[in-house]
Amino acid sequence: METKKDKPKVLFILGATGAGKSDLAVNLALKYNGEIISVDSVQVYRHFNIGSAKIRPEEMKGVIHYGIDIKDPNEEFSVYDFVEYTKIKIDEIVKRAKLPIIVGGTALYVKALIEGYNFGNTDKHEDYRKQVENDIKEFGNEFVYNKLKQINPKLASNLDYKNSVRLIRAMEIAEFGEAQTKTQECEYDFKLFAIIMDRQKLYTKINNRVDKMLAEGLIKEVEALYKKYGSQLQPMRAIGYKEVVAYLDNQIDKDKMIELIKQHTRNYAKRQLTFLRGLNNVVYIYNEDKNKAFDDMCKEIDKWL
RNA sequence: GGUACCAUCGCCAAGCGGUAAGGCCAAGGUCUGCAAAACCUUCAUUCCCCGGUUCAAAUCCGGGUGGUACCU
Repeated sequence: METKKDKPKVLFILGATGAGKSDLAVNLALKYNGEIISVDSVQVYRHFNIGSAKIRPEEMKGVIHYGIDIKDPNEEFSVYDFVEYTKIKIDEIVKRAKLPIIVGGTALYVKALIEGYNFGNTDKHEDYRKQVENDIKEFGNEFVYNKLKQINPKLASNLDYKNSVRLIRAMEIAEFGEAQTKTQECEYDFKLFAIIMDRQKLYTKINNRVDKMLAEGLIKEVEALYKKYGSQLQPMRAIGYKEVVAYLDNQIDKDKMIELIKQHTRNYAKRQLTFLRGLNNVVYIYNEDKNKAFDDMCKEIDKWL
């Protein structure tokens, strides 16, 4: 039986967008000889820079960052891909006797990793998925959902049938019986920090950051991507991108666009906080003062290492 | 100063005598292959104020206050 001591140590830093994770992570990496893996469903994409608040090379201070710019805009990326990718990277970093530090805002990805999600068969049944997708288009979500209820009532009971993507996946699972819903034991000895701050303060930071993004040329960035790839890309649905697309399509004016980006980012931050509350073993770090937050984390890490 | 119209949740707004629609915002939540996504729940014991009519008033009447438009 593997004991906690044998497991690789992995540090996680989560938190709402704009709470100041990246900067703290880089400083921790410098102090503890670490390498960073980003957990961010948008920053994996090349050319989605300003709107995703991607860390700039000079801000990395020489610390190696993985999980950024690993996909082209027209490629798909999912929790599954993240878990596969990150497991490999963690192994590599540990083999080099360095500390893996996983930093970002996509908490589901982290949850999947630490709770040992088993996604079942890795093969995607593309043809079957297409077929279900067509059924949804033709007959509606409810029709397909009723079908699912007949095949696998248990799967259906927990499903939000209005969400087409989940419905397709559920049908795939039902049809091929590949899902494993059991949670495996975590393969890492991890420490998980959540960087938090006063809600009003966080909202103010978010609003200011959006203004900064605009000043840095967010609209130009989106326009270029739009021209090259169109608006149907997976990352084009991210906050800061879909609103600019709506603006470029003349559906909303510029002021409305800015207001919506801010509002959606605030809503997102709130959802992140909600998700964090559902995770176990979270050590909350109150980031009122950057240096104090850093010291608090160091104390915790020293105990843990 | 005169005349007309208006005053309902943080915002928009329905209601036209029978016991406060809806949308937005906000808050809370769900989550095993799009998660910066998608979805769910909650959110006015009260309608500017005072008085009156009525079994019953946000709805009718009188007065006040505030706003808007036009006239002088």
